[in-house]
Amino acid sequence: MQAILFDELGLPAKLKTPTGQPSTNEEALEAIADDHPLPRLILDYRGLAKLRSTYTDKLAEIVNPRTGRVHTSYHQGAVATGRVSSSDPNLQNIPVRTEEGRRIRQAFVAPEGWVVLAADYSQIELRIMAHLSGDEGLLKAFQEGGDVHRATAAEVFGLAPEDVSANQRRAAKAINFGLMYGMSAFGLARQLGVDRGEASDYMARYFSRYPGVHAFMEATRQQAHRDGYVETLFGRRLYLENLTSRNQALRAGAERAAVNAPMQGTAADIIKRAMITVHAWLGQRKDDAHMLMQVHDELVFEVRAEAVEEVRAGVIERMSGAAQLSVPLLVEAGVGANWDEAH
DNA sequence: AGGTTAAGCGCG
DNA sequence: AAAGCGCGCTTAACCT
Repeated sequence: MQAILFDELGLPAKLKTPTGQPSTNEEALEAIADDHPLPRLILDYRGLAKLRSTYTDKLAEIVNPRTGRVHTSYHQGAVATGRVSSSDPNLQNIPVRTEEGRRIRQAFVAPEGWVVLAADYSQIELRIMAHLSGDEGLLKAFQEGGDVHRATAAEVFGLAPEDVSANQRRAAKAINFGLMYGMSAFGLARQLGVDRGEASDYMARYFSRYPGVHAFMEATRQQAHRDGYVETLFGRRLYLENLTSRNQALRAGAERAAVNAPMQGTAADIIKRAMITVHAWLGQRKDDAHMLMQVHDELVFEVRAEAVEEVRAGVIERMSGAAQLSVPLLVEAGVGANWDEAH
């Protein structure tokens, strides 16, 4: 494919893979999509081929003949941060972001007389960052209950929340997420398509408005170097080997992992606590609801239709109460005939 | 036949 | 020199 795109058609090879080959990934093809009709066709083909090979064809062929369902395996010890993973098949990466993809999700249906209930934590990692950092501005944003990305944009750009543009909100959202991943100004610039100076300016304004977040991140880095590990709110540790590597890239990567792990790991701890109490509660009831899946910040159930409001309320109460943070743990729950409709 | 690596891409 | 965290699956290429 590289030969056709870059040698025969002479399109510019703008990106390279880690091994030095000309990249044909999504970002690389997007960059040359205006120069020739082929890149767009390849992108469309890839998206559809992925859906078909990984989901449409595969899930249909692994339906268990005895139960008529697909059954995943969950793993408690596979993820560094403490999340559970899912395999054979992985039910934690069922498509949701595109309309074609959501048609896969619509195949996850409840039996006659039952409905699908999907309950997910709203912005759980950002709320945990507010709690762990104690930053006044971020705490206030969540305590007031509004749109946190809009609130961030208002702070960073010096506007009233109602005057924030869609693009400014998008930038603020990228900053909020990027920070939790240890992103640099370089990475933010690439993500937003602005120059490095502008991205640096955004980050500087963010940290001046949320100084507690900055202090928390620095403290996390220092603790990681001092102790060789970081930990979640509940004290589960992640040891990081590469913090002392002579290789600068490995060391920087370990620092980013260290910054992220308290948030991702605490979120994993919280949903595990919720799963324990929800499961125990359902076990005390008549058999009208089953917990089916966990997708990092979401739990999926099948529920007898006549019990759905009671179960929804009970699930929300237990998920929200799974930890006492200095901000509310908001849970959003939807109901439908299939998993897509439940969102 | 079965394993490994690289590239790419689905999700939170 | 690299530049955003955490996974699992498919395909192609290559190896034992």
